[in-house]
Parts: sequence; structure tokens; C-alpha cells
Amino acid sequence: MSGGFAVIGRDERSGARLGVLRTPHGEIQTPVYMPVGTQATVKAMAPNELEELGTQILLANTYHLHLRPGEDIVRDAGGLHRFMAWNRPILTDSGGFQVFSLAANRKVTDDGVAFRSHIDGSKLYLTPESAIAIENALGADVIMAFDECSAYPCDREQALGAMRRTHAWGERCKRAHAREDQMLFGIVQGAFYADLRVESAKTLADMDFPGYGIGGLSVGEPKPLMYDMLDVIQEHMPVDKPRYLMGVGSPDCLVEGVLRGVDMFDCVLATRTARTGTVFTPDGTLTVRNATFARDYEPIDAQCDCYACRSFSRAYIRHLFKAGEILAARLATTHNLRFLMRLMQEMRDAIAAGALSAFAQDFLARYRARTCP
RNA sequence: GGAGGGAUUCCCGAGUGGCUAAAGGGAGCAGACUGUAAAUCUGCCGUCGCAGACUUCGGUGGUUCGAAUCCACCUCCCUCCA
Repeated sequence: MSGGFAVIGRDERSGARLGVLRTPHGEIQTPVYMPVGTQATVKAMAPNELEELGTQILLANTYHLHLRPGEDIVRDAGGLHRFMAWNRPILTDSGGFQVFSLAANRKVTDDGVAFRSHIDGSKLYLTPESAIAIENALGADVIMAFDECSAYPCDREQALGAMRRTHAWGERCKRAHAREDQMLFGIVQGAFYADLRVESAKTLADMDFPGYGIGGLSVGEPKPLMYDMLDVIQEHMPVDKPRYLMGVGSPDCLVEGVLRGVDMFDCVLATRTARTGTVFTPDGTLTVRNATFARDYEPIDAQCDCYACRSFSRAYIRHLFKAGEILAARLATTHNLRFLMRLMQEMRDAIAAGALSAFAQDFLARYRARTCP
């Protein structure tokens, strides 16, 4: 049995749900935020630290791990969990996002995608079948179908083509999938065309996947447009299956997503911006590397219980950034991830307590007021 | 005492008559970052400003239509010889 999903609570005033996703490596309480460890590592963090932060599940990436070190090495190491010493659940993305992010180096056909390796320029051909074979070899608990993530803006013809390929590829992924202990999620596309989004959600629902990714969002569009798309598809998504909003993870977007019935999120924003000197606070983002904090001896976020906030001042962390010290990236990443873990926990608690609306309203008002210097 | 070499915008450092407010680094300041080609990338970086103007290349004085660049003297620094 590959596990399953159960909705255990609902918010009456929004689409928010409380759920549990069971996997061979343990249960995941949803809504959940998943840190991204593209190359089988969350940059700057060791697995024991991720555990301390309350990380329930991590992401890894098919395209990147195929190129380096190669799925055979991971499989022979005993699978991804053992290879990276992470015993909790893992989800692998299929390479569909690289169709978007590495658009300059690839060519899409109905059969698959021909990439030029970003590392050495060598050829790499990904199809639904080969992507699934790689994901089967890697051995994550949840694997994503190979899709075509379209860009923004995107004309209707392109959006339609990407959506139809994604649907056809979803079927092929199902047929190719060879492991009972991995859940294969389909992915909704349709760019920013409401009717295409609805069509995609319905088509995917009919294919009966154990879970659904919502892809092609947060690719540069205004946030309200992304929220519109979530609103549009909400009633067409299977109620009893997890919904995973792919690539979304700013604090405000997490709240807006949960309100619209999203159960899972992943995002590099927390870890990437941390490494470049930006941290989350309840009052908006704060560029801790900036000169204003040179003599600020307060923690990044006085309410935060993470190691960085319990131990160090903004002045010290700014100093580490200015000095180019590795610890800067580690501490900022620690904080940003913990901030999102706590936010998700608070939302789960609020849903359970029937108080999500108030929580969301308060959080968003304060976060968007951006009173941080 | 003698012989050489050198002083450039915060720092290092190019530049030897006009195309130079002055290459390139660094530092500094700011911005961006949403299924990670990212410990990355972009912009600003003499002063005031829209154009444009003004003040800069150790100091003073010259040569020249024009000088960071040529000449004289001065100041300071470095190397070598006594």
C-alpha cells in the first residue's frame, strides 16, 4: 500500500482543510510546507537540523539528480532516504519545472523534452517514461508526473499545448510507474486561462491520481492572478486527495493558499533569500544584510524560537553576511525555515480550533503592513 | 652625500597631451529572488542637478587652443651605492 490521504478537519469559512498524508516514511500533517533540497540536500542545512526545525517532508529533483550523481548511484546506495540520511518522507519533482527554468536549453515535443545539460552541455532526453524510471530508482515517497510548466505571460495556444501534453504525459506516467510504495501525483496546468485550469483539474481528477500538483503558478505573475487560478479550480479538485501548490512559499502566499484549500507547498524562496541576506518576520521581510542593522542588537524575530533568534542579534548576523561567512547563510536559513514551519503549525492549529479566518486576517494585515525597517 | 624609482577618485591599481569624472578589482550602499544553472544576479558608487554644470589625479608655478599625462622647483615615500 502506497499510503493515503485523509481530511480530518475543515474550516467553515474558507476552503482550508486539515489532513494527514500517510507515507512509508511516516505521516505528514497538512497543510505542510516542504523545504526544497534539489540536489538531495537543503542548501546550508544538515538533516538533523531540518528535523529540529520540524520539517516533515523534503523535496528533491529528478533532473538534477539524474545529471549528478545519477539515479543508479542513489539506488545502489540504498535509495534517496539512506543516501542523504533523511528518514522522513521525500517528494521528488519530475523535471517539469526545468522545462520552464532552463527553457533556453531545451526543446519540447509531444514525445518529451530534449535538454542540453546546464552542467556540461551534454544531451539529455526526458520523457514521462524516463522521468518516472528515474523517480522509481530514486525512491521518494511521493513522485510527481512529468509535466510542462508554462511561463508567464503565455499565449493561449502555448498554454493549451502545454496543458494537453501534461495530460497525455500524466497518463503515460501512470502506465510507466512501477512501484506500489510511491504515490504518483498528477499536475494541473492551464497557465492563466480559467477555462483551461478548470479543464485541466477535471481531466486530472478523472485520471484518479492519489494526489494533485497545481503547477505553472508563481512564475512571475501578480499574486492576485495566482489566487484567481486557485479560486477557479478549487471546486473541481477531488475533495479527498491532497492538493499541492508547486513552487509557492512566501508567507502571505502560504496563508492565501491554505485559505483556498491547498494542502502542500514547496518553495526555494525561504532558503534562497536567506542565503542572500533576507529573512522573514511577522512584519514582512527584512534585509538583515543592510546597514540599518549594523548596531541592532535585537534578534531577527523576537517571537521566534529558532536557534538563530535565541542566540544571535541582527548586528551579528549582518556582520556574518558582510564578512562572507558560511554561518550567515546557515543561521538565516534556519530562521526562515523555522518561520514557515511555525506558520504552518499555527494554521493547522487554527483550523483545528475553528479560528483560521481570524488568524489569517491578523497575520496578513501585520505581514503586509511591513513595519520592519 | 650620490644614483635611481614613485605619489591617481575610500583602498589597490590602470592611464604618458584632447575620445578621461578618469579602465579594472576591492570595499561600501541599495535592489531582486516563489516545483534552485543562485553562499547568486543587477544597479549605484566626486559634488549639485532634468538637461547640464562644477571641482578632482602630492604642492606651487609654467608650456599649450587643451595637462593626471610635458617642464621647473618644493614636500613626502621607496630602493641601491658610499
